[in-house]
Amino acid sequence: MKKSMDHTQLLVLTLLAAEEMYGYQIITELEKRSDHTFAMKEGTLYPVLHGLWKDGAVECYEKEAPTGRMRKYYRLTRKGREKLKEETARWRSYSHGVEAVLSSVPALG
Amino acid sequence: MKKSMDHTQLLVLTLLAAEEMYGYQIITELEKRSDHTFAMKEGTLYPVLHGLWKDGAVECYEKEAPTGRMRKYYRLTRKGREKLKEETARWRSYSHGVEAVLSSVPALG
DNA sequence: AAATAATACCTCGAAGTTCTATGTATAGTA
DNA sequence: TACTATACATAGAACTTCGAGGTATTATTT
Repeated sequence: MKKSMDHTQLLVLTLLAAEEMYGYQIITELEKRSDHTFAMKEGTLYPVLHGLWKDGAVECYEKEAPTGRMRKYYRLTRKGREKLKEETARWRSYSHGVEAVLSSVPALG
Repeated sequence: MKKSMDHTQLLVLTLLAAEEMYGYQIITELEKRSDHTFAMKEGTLYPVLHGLWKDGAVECYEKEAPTGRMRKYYRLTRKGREKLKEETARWRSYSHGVEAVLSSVPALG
């Protein structure tokens, strides 16, 4: 049993695998793509993003939005892509484990 | 984003839905039925079990094992069965959310 | 017979996560 | 003008899980 699922990292890395994004966008995209299952808080995302940057999993640059506001875009590095593979495997394993336990109890249909 | 997955509760409740069990047995059964994905620690299980008991989700009684040792058996209550339904739904929702995000990125195959 | 492993219960403190609350600031809308 | 949305950030609280340790009995191995 891992100390935590830490699937926040998985979700963020997954989004960034498709295209570079800025923090606020990650939150809104995540809500959209998860069928409104996830409402990640800013207090959760930003520290995670900074942690991924420290680990070298993402790189960051600032760009001015068409609106005139500054945004910090994050882009996956090679290391980040490796981390994504690992995290995906970890999710598959965990999910499979839970499903195995659930299906081992016939009473639940 | 819920504060934690807390799927430990789901797993324990699921096992107890099939038959009453004692703590040590829950740990070994969990490892078996999850294809060795989960190795729940005693420091995790016992507090969770006591919490479920406090919440009225399980009841507990002592019985002597054929070996002569005492065991504390836990059994689901009606409240526990309701909690199990809720936790199962929460897992389905969470799992579905993650899969939706993963499958929204074609690059991952 | 003695040592070790397995069974069976338990608790405490550390580590890790996520949230709540709060802060700053700009742009758009009612 | 006030409110909402956008966009960044951090600090502290709450919660989960683990690691490490403790106690004790039974079974197995040396």
